[in-house]
Amino acid sequence: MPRTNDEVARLLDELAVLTEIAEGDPNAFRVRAYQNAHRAVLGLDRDAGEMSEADLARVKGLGKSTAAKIREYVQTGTIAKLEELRAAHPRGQRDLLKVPGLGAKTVGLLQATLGITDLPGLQAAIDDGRLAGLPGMGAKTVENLAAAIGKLGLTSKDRRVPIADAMSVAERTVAVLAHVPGVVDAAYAGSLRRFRETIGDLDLLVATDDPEPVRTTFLALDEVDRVIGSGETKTSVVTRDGLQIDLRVVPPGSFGAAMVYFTGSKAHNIRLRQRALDRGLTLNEYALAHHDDTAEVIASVTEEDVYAALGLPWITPELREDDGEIEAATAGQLPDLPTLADIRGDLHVHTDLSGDGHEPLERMVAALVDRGRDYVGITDHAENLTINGVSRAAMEAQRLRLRELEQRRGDVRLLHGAELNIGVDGSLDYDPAFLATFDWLVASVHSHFGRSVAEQTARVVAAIREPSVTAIGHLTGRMVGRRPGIELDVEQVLDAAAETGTAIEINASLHRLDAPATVVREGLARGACFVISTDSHRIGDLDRMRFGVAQARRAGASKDAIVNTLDADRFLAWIDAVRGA
DNA sequence: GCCGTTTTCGGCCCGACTGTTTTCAGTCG
Repeated sequence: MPRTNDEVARLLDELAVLTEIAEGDPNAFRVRAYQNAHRAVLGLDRDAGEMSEADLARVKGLGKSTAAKIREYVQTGTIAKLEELRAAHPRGQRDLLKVPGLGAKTVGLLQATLGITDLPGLQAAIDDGRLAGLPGMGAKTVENLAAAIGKLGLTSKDRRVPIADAMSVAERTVAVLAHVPGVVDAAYAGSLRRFRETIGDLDLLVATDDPEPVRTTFLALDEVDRVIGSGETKTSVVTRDGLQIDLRVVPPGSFGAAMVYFTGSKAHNIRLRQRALDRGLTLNEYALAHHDDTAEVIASVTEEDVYAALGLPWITPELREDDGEIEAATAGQLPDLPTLADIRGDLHVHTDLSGDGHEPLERMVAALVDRGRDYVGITDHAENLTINGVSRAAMEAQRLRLRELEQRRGDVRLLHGAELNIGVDGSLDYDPAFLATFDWLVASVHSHFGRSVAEQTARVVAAIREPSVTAIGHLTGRMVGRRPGIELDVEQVLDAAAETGTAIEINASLHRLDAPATVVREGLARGACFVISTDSHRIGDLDRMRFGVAQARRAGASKDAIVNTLDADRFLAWIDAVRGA
């Protein structure tokens, strides 16, 4: 992603926020135009700084006015309109907008009536009673605002939690709600279902004709810290961990329309609703219906029904970002995405031979076969990872056990592999001759995360170019929401991988999801191939393969770019081709 | 501010909940 695009996108976002304050309306057309322009720039595959005004204006979502602003920024380093808005609306007003319950209208009212333009000013007005004197400001509203300010940073509008944290809460809560009497269906939706890396709030959906027991059960959950609001069909709470959960209850006949609606994204939904209007229909969370007095329902029960009635194939949630998926669906060009059932092998698995593994080889293999794997790569840490790695002699002994086990079982191909450690200088464990005796080798970065782009790129490319290495594990080393990855020249790394045929891992751990979807997408464009792996250290980890599949789907990877969708014979032939190359 | 295989002007997605209103505005998703 060109640096200019990030900067321009940030400025367009600021323009949207400041315009929202200036116009006093988050739905003002100009605000939405800037938001669309923001997304359009983030979606560019070229450097906006190198594009002419005319080229920019031709991009969908950018027009004459925004194109001129982008050129103005590139040439002068500033945008007059933005400076004007910054002068009229101090920094503190943007903080006010982040307070839950405070919107653009009220922020404008505060400035116009009391001259308040920041959080300390608002707090003072609450404390001395001036706020309560404003029209529309009853005791309850003031009380809610005071509480919201106290919790700011814990539950503010821009706080996001890593997907791993949200997923566990979501799956637990959905399981509880699914067992409430009368519940026909229960699921999570929103950005979690779209498989975004971080989640703003959790959207849960329940189908039932009897909403009250669902609400009662939900509000009684142990995690619930406080209730934001609760009506007949919609209840919002905040958990002790500060995660907001929105629960919606709909009649079973509306579940499909509701899932479309609450899965989003907002931009995807707007496109669908525009598409509905073009067809004389209207789409809401209850149904796709005729846009007339009859309001006759066209589709509502399943998502497939709704998409079909809009002339589209069902679009997988991971792609619903209005990032070209609707155009691709219209043209019948959606990628042939992998599903969990397509996964034939797991090629990154540890046993108790690794210091951090927990299961003996035999039990791990049995669990893998239970999960339908036809081939498996056993990849314990090699010797250079000093804490957990194992010696050459131990590797050779494991290989004998592996061959014997494969013979004895006869129902799975066992590849003897290792997870090599990519040293700070790009060096690998053992020696090239010994490396060549392995069936499969994953090479990964485990240390020295703070080096320069040039150093990191060189060490990873060196590993890619080692002929015996078949895959690069968790490419960036990032931990979602906790640790940034190493800085890489991604294009250079992906080009090297495409050239040598070395697969890039899609690590299925929700904490990693590495390579990131944006990198996978870039790799697909550059002809690289990928392997979805669980990096399991215990049997339970094997079940996260589905998350790796979701990550691949989010990147828009078709099955033929994922090498472990190949059957065993083709997969082994693929390894030979890569190592011969 | 953007957009147009009916449009270059006149549109622009839809509904729930709260708190304050006697019929609705603001916020949120």
